[in-house]
Amino acid sequence: MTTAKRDTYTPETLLSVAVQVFNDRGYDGTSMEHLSKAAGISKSSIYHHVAGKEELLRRAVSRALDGLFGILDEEHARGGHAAERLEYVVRRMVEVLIGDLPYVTLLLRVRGNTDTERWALERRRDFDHQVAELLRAAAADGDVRRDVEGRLATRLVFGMINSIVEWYRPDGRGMSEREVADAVVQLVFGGLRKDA
Amino acid sequence: MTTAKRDTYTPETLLSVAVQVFNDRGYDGTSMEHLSKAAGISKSSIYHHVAGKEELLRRAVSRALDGLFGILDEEHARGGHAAERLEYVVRRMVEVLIGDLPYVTLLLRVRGNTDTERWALERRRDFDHQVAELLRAAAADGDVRRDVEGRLATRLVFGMINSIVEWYRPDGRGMSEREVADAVVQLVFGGLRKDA
DNA sequence: GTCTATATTACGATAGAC
DNA sequence: GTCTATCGTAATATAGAC
Repeated sequence: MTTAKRDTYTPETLLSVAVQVFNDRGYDGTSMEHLSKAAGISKSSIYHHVAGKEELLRRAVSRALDGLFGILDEEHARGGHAAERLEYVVRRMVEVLIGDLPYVTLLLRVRGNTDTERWALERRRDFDHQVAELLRAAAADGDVRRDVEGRLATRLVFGMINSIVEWYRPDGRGMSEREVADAVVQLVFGGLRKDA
Repeated sequence: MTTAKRDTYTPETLLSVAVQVFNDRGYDGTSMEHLSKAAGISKSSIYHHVAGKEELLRRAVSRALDGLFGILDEEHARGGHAAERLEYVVRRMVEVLIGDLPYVTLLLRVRGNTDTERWALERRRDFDHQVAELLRAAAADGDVRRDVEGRLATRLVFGMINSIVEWYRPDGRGMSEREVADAVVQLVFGGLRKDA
């Protein structure tokens, strides 16, 4: 056994506090003073755990990116028909979004004012392109409509999925991850219109 | 006739510069120094035209909100079957988003750190609720699927529409407003799946 | 209307005691 | 690991000349 859980901060526990504040106020709208108040320790104590504000951002977006890229390595995302792989990836994106909600939220709001932010934006683009490639393959198979151009469709679908971070809150009796994922898959593939 | 167009700033022309910078760097990430560099005048000259940074924000989001609420007053949004009114509103939202792109972009990124931001968030919620009501009516008419809960569907559809500000750029030979609106209507109502 | 100069406050980060 | 005190910089905004 390790020693009993301590009352003090680690970079990891401090991160979870910081990410909440970043998401509430925006990264640029958050000062070290805000963070210290939220964490209940002084500003200088924060610097004992992390090098500064930007390191907290880097750790947070790294975690989000690892979650997303992890999807593409999963078995169901790598084998089978493109359309099925696409549906699997869409569903898993919703699950990762919700599972790592605060981290992915922060990632999706990054602007590009610092090196860390520009790096995050670049990796996000990589991920987007890989999913766009899946959609292109599904269209080539004739499994998805071709009257909407591929890049455009990808962007709109990503927009729908990513927007979940703007309202989903894991409030006890709220919606489950599964319910949201089902709804997204229904709407993305079937649309609002009633089935014949 | 009025006097010839002058070379100097008005609150309106200054606003168009400021909004661009706000969207590029984020509102909180933009200093008066950034604005003065972008406008080509000194910081203090900016204060001759507007009371401060927050006034620029207020003017910008007001314009965006006026555009959106204007939709709900249009004839086609007020008469006819709910499903048709809903489709009309969805299409017009895309058009207003693109027509007032920088202003709506800024509105959609507001966090709530100042009174102005909290006021903007409140009005946005009002608008969202009115569109959600339309969707509810269309569902009651049996014109849209009922296996996806109304609030959830509204949020996802808004997410898709609003995400347009993250990538649409009116670059000369890019997509037209009409093409984007068509694609959104196709996906929102019909989904990705190929029609039978 | 625009400028330079400056007041004042807030910020990120460090020094050094305990 | 946490604190108080503080440094140096950058922020919003104002004063007053031209």
